[in-house]
Amino acid sequence: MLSRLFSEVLPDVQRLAADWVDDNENEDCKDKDEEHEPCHLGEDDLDEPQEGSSRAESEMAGDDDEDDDAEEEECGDENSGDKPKKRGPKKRKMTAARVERSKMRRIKANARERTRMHDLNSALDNLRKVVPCYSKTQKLSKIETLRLAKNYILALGEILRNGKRPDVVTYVQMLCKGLSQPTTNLVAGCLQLNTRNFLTEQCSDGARLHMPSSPFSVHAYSYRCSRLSSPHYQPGTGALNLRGHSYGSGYEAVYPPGGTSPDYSSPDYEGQHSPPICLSGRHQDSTETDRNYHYSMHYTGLTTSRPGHSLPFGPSGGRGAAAHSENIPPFHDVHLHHDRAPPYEDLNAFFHN
DNA sequence: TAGGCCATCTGGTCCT
DNA sequence: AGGACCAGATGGCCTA
Repeated sequence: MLSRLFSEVLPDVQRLAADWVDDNENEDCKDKDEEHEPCHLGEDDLDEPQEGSSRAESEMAGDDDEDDDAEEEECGDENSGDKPKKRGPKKRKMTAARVERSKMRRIKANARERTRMHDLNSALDNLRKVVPCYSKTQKLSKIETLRLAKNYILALGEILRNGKRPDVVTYVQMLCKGLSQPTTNLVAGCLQLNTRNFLTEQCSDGARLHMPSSPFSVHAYSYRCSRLSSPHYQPGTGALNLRGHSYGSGYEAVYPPGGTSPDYSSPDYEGQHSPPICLSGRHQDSTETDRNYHYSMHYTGLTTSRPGHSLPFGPSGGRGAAAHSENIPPFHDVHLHHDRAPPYEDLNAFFHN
């Protein structure tokens, strides 16, 4: 399996990862530059806004030959007055025809820009579908999609480089680095499901489920990136309170076995914390009922669509799955991508074999 | 009401 | 010249 994986995806992933690493290496510099150069407008631009606009007008009306002669005459005798000679493109008089043409050009440019942005958004949608945790109903924001995609590529590259699967803790850490709190929880929740599927498979063989001893200890994926900086963390409860809402078995219990809070003094938690980005409502639904429904539905897709993968536990003890299983197409909502064609399947198989 | 996210418009710049 | 790309401005929508 590993050799097949290597032969199929190694070239692409290495190339992508290399590009991303390059970008990553330049990221700090770019950020610093942006900090010191927040605006592209120079002082000249601010002082003489007409300079640029007249230039634009000139450009936009460049095909207007009929007015050119008049323009030349209009600006021809520049030394006659006391006023200092003006530099730069000569301002042209905007005739009605020119204004009309300018409007038409602007309309066309707007249409092109719209199309361009739509293409960009559709590419982002495609990207959303190939990063971990795709949801039709709870779309990741653009920036989160890009961050997650970057982390995903880096993680895959790391897997290929090492030739072995990382533990879930490491994997989640890689994926969630720099992500906002809701995205982090979404990804972590998906991975938790994946891990549970793995555990369930073992249980189906008659083995007794004993998560703490599992190589993918569900409780133990204590990623450092955001949870620790989260104001929603409730020390001592062993639960992560998202937006003031303590999620059920589906998205809680991300702390070590026993429900104890993590050791903040541990060097493990000195890594990067995700920025204190406010929680976006678009990642969760507006009401608690809706939230429960959606998270149940996520489990539903995962639990009911794969015979033999039914989970003995889940949100609301599987009640949601029972409630929605008939109506929810498999994997149509949030899911990991192990249901797709290889190489995703193979990559995901790292966590199942 | 503030803040986040988004779509759209707009003008500037660069490239072909 | 025209198109692509970019970034700023603006307003709408949604949520806490």
